[in-house]
Amino acid sequence: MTTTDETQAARPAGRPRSVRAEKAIIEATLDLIGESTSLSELSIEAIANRAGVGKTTIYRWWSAKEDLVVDALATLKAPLPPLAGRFVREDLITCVEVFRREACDGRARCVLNIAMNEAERHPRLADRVRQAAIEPRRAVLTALLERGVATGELRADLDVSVAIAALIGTVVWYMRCIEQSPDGDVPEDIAERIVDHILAGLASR
Amino acid sequence: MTTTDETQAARPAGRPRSVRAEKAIIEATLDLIGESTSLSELSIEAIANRAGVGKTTIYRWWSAKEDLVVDALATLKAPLPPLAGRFVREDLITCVEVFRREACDGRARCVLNIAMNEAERHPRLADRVRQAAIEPRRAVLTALLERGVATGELRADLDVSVAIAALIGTVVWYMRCIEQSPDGDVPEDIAERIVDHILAGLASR
DNA sequence: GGGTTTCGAAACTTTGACGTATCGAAAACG
DNA sequence: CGTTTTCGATACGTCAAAGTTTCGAAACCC
Repeated sequence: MTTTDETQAARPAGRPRSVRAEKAIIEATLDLIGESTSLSELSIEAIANRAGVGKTTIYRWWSAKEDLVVDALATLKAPLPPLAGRFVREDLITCVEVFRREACDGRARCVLNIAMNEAERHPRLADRVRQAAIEPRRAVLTALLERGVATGELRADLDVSVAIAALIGTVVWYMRCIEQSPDGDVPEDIAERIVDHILAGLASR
Repeated sequence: MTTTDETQAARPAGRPRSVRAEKAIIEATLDLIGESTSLSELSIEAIANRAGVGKTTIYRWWSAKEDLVVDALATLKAPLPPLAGRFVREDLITCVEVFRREACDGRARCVLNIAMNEAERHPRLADRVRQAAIEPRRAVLTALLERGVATGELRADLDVSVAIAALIGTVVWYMRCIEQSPDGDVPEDIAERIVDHILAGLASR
């Protein structure tokens, strides 16, 4: 952060910080978070080993484990793609498809796991994750749903909170169940099917 | 188990096993599981302390931590209440209300957390939890949904897997989001509202 | 080449939980 | 009362990981 973007200003003399090592550390941290369920079972030595780096190098730049995790997660904030569909339904399918892909990727999933499981253990960390990764998406979904209400595509008495929970919760739960059952194959068009079930409802017309 | 239900048969002489201690150990185990995210951070010493019990007493009766966890979780398998509603909608509300209540209780939530998070780390344990707590409910929900299809209350082309994910996932996700937002109050009739949104769908008719 | 800083590797101390052993007290029996 | 077994408490050695320190090599500047 201080070494890369400066071409001439105040190089402090001495061997510069290794960008390769820093990247490797962040990558290893993300990998290992994705493979674990809590931060307590994430060991600095494991990170150092996977990154091919001395422990010293990690402790030199991050005083606490939590700081390292914060920096690592900060590189993950993948925003939702632009939603420029003609109908709300198309944009919802786009979103659900993103959620589906992320539910498969342990690395992306860990963002949520941390924000939810370690909420009261690391409030600072959870807050930061929430504001960086959760809130923007909630805002996008809220705007999208309200657009649908405005155009008449969605029912006028829509409960936005319930609707968001239905969209995200359904795909998350579906993927969770699938990945544990022995015959775990996901239909290709699962995002579309989920959205259509949520939009049209389970009841007969 | 051997001491309580026998009035006269083969008391082995000596001080009998303390029922109070066993119950306290199980209770403390459940409490601590509910407060933790993985089994590895569940320490025997913490259980002994919370239960007001010597470590010896735990090691005497459970050789491995996993055995203790299995016994503790075995006391939690609360089955779904009987579903005798006139309409499928009523029974769905009953189920969702159960899920909602359990989503508030860390102790009940830990059953799912273990089954999901520690699936490949403790396959034996995860299987046991799944067959004791997850599968029966899935079967009940499947039967309920198929009943709805048969009566015409639900659409004929219902995707049961998606429907189950929508019912459970929505309430789980909703409660998760609520409990983390600062103004976390749940509407009294949330189960009914969720079921009605899921049944009728988000789209306008 | 000299000065400075970081690098990776290894040794070290500390911490916390594990699992075992020991001890006196307590609770049942005859 | 004596025997037997469990109780809770405590102490012990083991072990894994934390976090610190040391060391020689490497990478930059002048």
